[in-house]
Amino acid sequence: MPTLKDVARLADVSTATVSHVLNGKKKVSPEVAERVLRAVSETGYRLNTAARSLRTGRTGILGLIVPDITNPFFPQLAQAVEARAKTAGYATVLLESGYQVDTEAQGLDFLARHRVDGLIWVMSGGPPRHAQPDFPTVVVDYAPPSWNAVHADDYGGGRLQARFAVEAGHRRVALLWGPLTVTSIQERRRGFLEEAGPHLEIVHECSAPFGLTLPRTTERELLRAQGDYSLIVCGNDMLAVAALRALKRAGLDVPGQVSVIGFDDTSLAQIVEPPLTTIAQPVRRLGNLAVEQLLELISGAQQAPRQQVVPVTLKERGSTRRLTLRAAPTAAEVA
Amino acid sequence: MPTLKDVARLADVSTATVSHVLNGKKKVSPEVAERVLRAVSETGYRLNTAARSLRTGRTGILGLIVPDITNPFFPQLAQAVEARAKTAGYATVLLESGYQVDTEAQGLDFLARHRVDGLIWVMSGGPPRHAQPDFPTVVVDYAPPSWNAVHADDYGGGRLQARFAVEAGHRRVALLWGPLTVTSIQERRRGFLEEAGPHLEIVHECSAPFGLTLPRTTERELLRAQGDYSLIVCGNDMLAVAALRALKRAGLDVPGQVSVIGFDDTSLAQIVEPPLTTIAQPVRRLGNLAVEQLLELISGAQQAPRQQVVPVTLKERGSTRRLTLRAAPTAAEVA
DNA sequence: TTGTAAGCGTTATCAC
DNA sequence: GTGATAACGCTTACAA
Repeated sequence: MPTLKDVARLADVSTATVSHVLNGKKKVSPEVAERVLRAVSETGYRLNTAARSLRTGRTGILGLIVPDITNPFFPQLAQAVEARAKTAGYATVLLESGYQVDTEAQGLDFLARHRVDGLIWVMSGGPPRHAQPDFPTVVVDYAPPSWNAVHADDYGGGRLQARFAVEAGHRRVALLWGPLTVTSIQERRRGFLEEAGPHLEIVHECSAPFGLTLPRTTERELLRAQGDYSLIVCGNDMLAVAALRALKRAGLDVPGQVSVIGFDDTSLAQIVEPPLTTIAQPVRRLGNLAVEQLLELISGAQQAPRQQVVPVTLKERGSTRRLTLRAAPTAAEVA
Repeated sequence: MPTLKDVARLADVSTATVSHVLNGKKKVSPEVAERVLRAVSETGYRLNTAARSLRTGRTGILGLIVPDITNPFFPQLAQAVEARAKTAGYATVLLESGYQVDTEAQGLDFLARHRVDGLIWVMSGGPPRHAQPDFPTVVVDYAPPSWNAVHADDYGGGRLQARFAVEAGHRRVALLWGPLTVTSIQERRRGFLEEAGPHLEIVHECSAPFGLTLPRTTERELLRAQGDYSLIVCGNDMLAVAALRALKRAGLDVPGQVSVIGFDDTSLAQIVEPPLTTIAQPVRRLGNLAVEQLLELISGAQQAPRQQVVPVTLKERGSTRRLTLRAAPTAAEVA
């Protein structure tokens, strides 16, 4: 594979000149530039980024760690991050942690060894066991104290779920969370319980790994309690879909006999039948903000850790029934 | 950030020795090794992969280019590839082309500049405009002549769709493909048409970009032809879901009034209502084979280009109605 | 405007 | 078994 030296030789200039032409940092006579560019294409020269970053100490790469790429929320987040990063000249490298802390640690190591310029990290559980990475890092979906973070208002979203339940006339509910080690789930739960207060009676509560199918026992217990609740509140859309499938398999009508509410407003919400009532996270916005904050961190423009929270909204669709005639609550009312 | 030199100084050995300890390539006295390891953890040393690969010419990285990470098929493929690559000590870098040739070209450039050791490439359209990359490459989902490739039997899958349609008693069908620039779609179509022969009458045929919602005009035309066909054959599951939604919105019963058949057997197939009859691709198998072939290519064990085709199977679910009493066809029958 | 040369952090060759 | 040292391909003072 040809190197700068090969190009330089062919163009009859020094390697420095070739570098100048290619990086446009210094003035070069058009004539020489022309010669260099021809030599570049004749040799099929390609920059060796290893050599460059060894020299410059920068890579032009941002890492992105997400827990699960089969949850449609994360591909969407990844697309937003990637697009925004690209406009700033950064490439993005996507890693999946599988909600496993050791995989996550391996990923961090990988990124550190490769000297990425920054990291956007959707933690799979918190608080972090690791010290802060030694490169600029923005945590998404959770705000560990003294870390830079961008996340949706999970707490507020949980409250929205509860508020909706109350307003729609539900009294007895079942809760189906994801793993409680996941901080956003904790927050959603906390918000829900706080807003629910005495207005809602929790007749069943359980956690399940994120997935489109419930574990056997979770399903069994959820269905056994059926009849006792009129609504299942779910930790995210995947679990809401899983609940929907379980109910359907048991021959129950949604929302006729049981209502279901999710969280995230992923593409799943609109393709299941009935479409999911859910809490919408502004994914694109989260991705953009995360990248922008990371860029500031990288440029050194930002000093103290900053935590940004973006609001969520309720999307009422067909998976929930209103048992009363009251109007739907708005985000503003709950906030 | 500490370097080998820092570690060497602290352990009072040479950098060569530190390298030997860390890479375990040469014998080192346990005593010295111990000292080195302590120094490593005291300094918080982390390998600089740029320096290593500058020296060794290898990166330990495989590139994976997929067209669209919001199509659940590709996250699954990515997981399979990543898992298999990891067992061989390779990390995987995932890139998305968005079905755009220029984005794809940028991705190839990126991977070339980073000197990845190999590439698994799900082409977004074919035949390739580019010459073969100058690193080992396995194409997935399509087999350009003289390239290494692994793909599902799209042609056979198309035939399976047609055979099923015939056996189930459908006579008049509508076809909804993805972009015909996508080679796997071409193959599915070719297989379908060939097997359909005179047995099926195609009353409507259209293409749409992959997505969970049909473009307005596509939807309108598809619905206008409704009544004229009893089955919509789709290029993949996403489009089948889009068709399902369009039919539902028009108040039509699936499969009562119209049947729908997809392709891929992604997670989508099992969560929509009714669940999709579809052609299952063995994703995991594709991923494994692709990595294994790539590894052989990298090790130089493989000579002539090899193209592997893996069989697909029909999954009959609720989205299709049988208008006759004949038995379902099996893969074997069609093959 | 162009060239020279040092140096980034490793690994590998070759002495010792 | 351990240590000097050159070299990988690039960028960047600095010199010309």
